[in-house]
Amino acid sequence: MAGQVQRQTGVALWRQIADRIRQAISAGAYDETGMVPPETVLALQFGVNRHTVRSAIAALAQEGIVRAVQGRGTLIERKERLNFPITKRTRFTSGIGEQAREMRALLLSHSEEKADADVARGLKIRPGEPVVRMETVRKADGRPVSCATAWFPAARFGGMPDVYKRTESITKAFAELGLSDYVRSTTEITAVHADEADTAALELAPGAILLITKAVNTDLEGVPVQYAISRFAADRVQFTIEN
Amino acid sequence: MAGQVQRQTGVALWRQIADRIRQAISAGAYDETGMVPPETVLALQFGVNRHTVRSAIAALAQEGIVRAVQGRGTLIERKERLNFPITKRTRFTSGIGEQAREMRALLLSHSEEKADADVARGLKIRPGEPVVRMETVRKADGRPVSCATAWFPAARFGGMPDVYKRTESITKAFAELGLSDYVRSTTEITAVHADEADTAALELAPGAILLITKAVNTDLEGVPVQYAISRFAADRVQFTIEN
DNA sequence: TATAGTTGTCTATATCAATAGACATTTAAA
DNA sequence: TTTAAATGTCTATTGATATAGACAACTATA
Repeated sequence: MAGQVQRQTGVALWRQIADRIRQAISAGAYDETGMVPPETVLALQFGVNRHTVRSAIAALAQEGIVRAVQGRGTLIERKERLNFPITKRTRFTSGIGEQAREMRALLLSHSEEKADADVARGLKIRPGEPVVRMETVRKADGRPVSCATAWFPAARFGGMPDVYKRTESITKAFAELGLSDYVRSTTEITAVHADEADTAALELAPGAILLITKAVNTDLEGVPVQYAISRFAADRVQFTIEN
Repeated sequence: MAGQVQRQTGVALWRQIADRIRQAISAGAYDETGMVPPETVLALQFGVNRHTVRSAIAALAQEGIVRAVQGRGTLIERKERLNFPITKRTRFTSGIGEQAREMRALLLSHSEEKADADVARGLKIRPGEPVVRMETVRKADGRPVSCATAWFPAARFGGMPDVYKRTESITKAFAELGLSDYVRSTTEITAVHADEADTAALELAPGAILLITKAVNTDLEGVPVQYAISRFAADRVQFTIEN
């Protein structure tokens, strides 16, 4: 864990240190002992006061990642990072596969609206044409992984919200609505700081990072069937692109 | 630009606001006027004091993104975000294409070392086998875009650093060393906060976000020829995966 | 049962971050 | 040439962040 922390950046030292420790845990740096190094050691390592390290550890404990035990040390409670393969056949649920015991997809809200310029471009329709919009959250083992906004052409998939709420799967919902197969056409990936709404929806540590994907799925004729903007908790996932 | 700003998160309000304004500029939110809204308007929008907005704008001015002019307003100076297609034929230089006038690739340092477990797995060699390691920075129009650590099997590409320094291109260097073509095998993408070294190398605003790719390139027989970890300034790039 | 090593708590102090208000300075337009 | 609208500068105050040191409390082990 090389590299010191930075001062006067607008990001508090305890948060930088919390981020670094979370990263190190997820990378398996402390697997031998199953414990985070002692506070005094970390303080020396990062070049800060022990109290600052304690603030960082308190934040990680709040997230449920570590548990400090007086007299013993700070135990690692959880260290998962889910992997999402992004391919022509990208599917959320089966993509996670055996990485979690239970996957759930919740429909937060839905509405019918007119496509704005962005959505129209994605779905290759004219701006103003009717689309169905769904806000969803997906969880792995009860832990929120991503929230997404998805748009479908209303003419073809008007029933999507009802079916999705029941099946909790885009793939199954498409199947019931007469689309037996679909493929991922494009995926754009960016990263930003989470805003308040996403922090709440994803149960994130405030100030966390989001990985954002904008994706288009098409039927086998290449006609767009879904445009989606998904926001992933960056410290819980990684993407893999296999070519 | 919905969503309020969060307090007591370890991320200063002025930094959150700076990030949000930078994002909005890059998304073209202020293209009509070419200016950021007045400080008083932003303060109301974000629910903070005008002085806090001023700190955010000062940070953006420091980055060269905006320029405040007394009596007129705050002018947008720059709003680019480079797009990197990630495909079987991902190449850095040609991928940027016409998005920048000038691309440069600088070799910071290089060394010959023994492959650790991570590198060995990527290159499908045994840990301990000799590899050439290169640290590079890539710039578009003089602006740093990414820094990367790349490893090559020493037996086959021992001369890589010299050739790369001269050609400033992995593709050209491979060609000179007898490899006329190669393909991208896998790409992993994650996001973290930048550490001090990367902040310096990429001339980043402190506390900025990095997009990290771990990629393996192979020759046409599928034998790995390069394993690379690249760190991109998240507010200057986006990735596109076309399937 | 000591003892070393660890986390927990307390007090105190200095600096950064944010708010609040007042007023100066500059620009562009009426 | 006013005037409105915008940024620039100053003072003052409050709360969050970080450092410093001392000591208490707990755990595992020699």
